[in-house]
Amino acid sequence: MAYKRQDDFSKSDVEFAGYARALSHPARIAILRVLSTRDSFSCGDIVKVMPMAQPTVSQHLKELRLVGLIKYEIKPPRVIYSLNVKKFQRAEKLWLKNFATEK
Amino acid sequence: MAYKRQDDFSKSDVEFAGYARALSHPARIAILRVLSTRDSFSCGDIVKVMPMAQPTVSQHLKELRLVGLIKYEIKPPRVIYSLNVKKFQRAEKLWLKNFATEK
DNA sequence: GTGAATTATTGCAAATATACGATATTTTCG
DNA sequence: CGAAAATATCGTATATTTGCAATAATTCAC
Repeated sequence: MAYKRQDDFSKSDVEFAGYARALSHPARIAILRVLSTRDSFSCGDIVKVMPMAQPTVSQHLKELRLVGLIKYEIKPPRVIYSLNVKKFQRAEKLWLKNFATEK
Repeated sequence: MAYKRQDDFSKSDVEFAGYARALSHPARIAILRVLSTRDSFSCGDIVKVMPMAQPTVSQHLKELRLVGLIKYEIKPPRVIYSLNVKKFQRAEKLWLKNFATEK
């Protein structure tokens, strides 16, 4: 009986929780910040600057992909990653809708 | 060998990931939104509107407390919870520092 | 084709997170 | 004091996350 009962919550809350989850690991924050500095990075470029093995980085990239926060383009033999700004705006919008601190 | 290697990342990334983690469950989003509607809620008030058992709600409140997103005040026999706006602003600040989409 | 380069996937072990019944704790009220 | 009310904690079952070696898959250069 230990399960995330997503059906008990609103779609919007589940969506926002998904973005938050993607951001809940410092490696993924670091990856996103790297991606924010330039338009395109290969997976290998990212591996080079991250303190983790290639499969681990690849896995983190996958999670960011799955929630849509990053896009990718296959340019054999590389895969080029970049931020998906639209999704960042979407996440921001949900944040503001719920918790704007309106300074 | 499966551990979060927080030492490999910057303090600020670990801090932000902590806030994101707290927001990564829809129940906690829902709780925070409830708290945002009024100045004070007892634990029981929150349990009443949440689709989960009292110990589960209490546990989620604890996690929100631990990252500082909510404050509490003991008013026997109740415990009164409220948002900690300062922490929300802090989380927002870290977000903007890293990923402002500056529309 | 063979081998090198790049990335994703698999499989597994360990750590964390989730849910909640049972119980402990604290305080109030009669 | 004894019972009720409110909340937190414990214990436990289950699920999810994390990290990485090993390996698969894809493509290029020769």
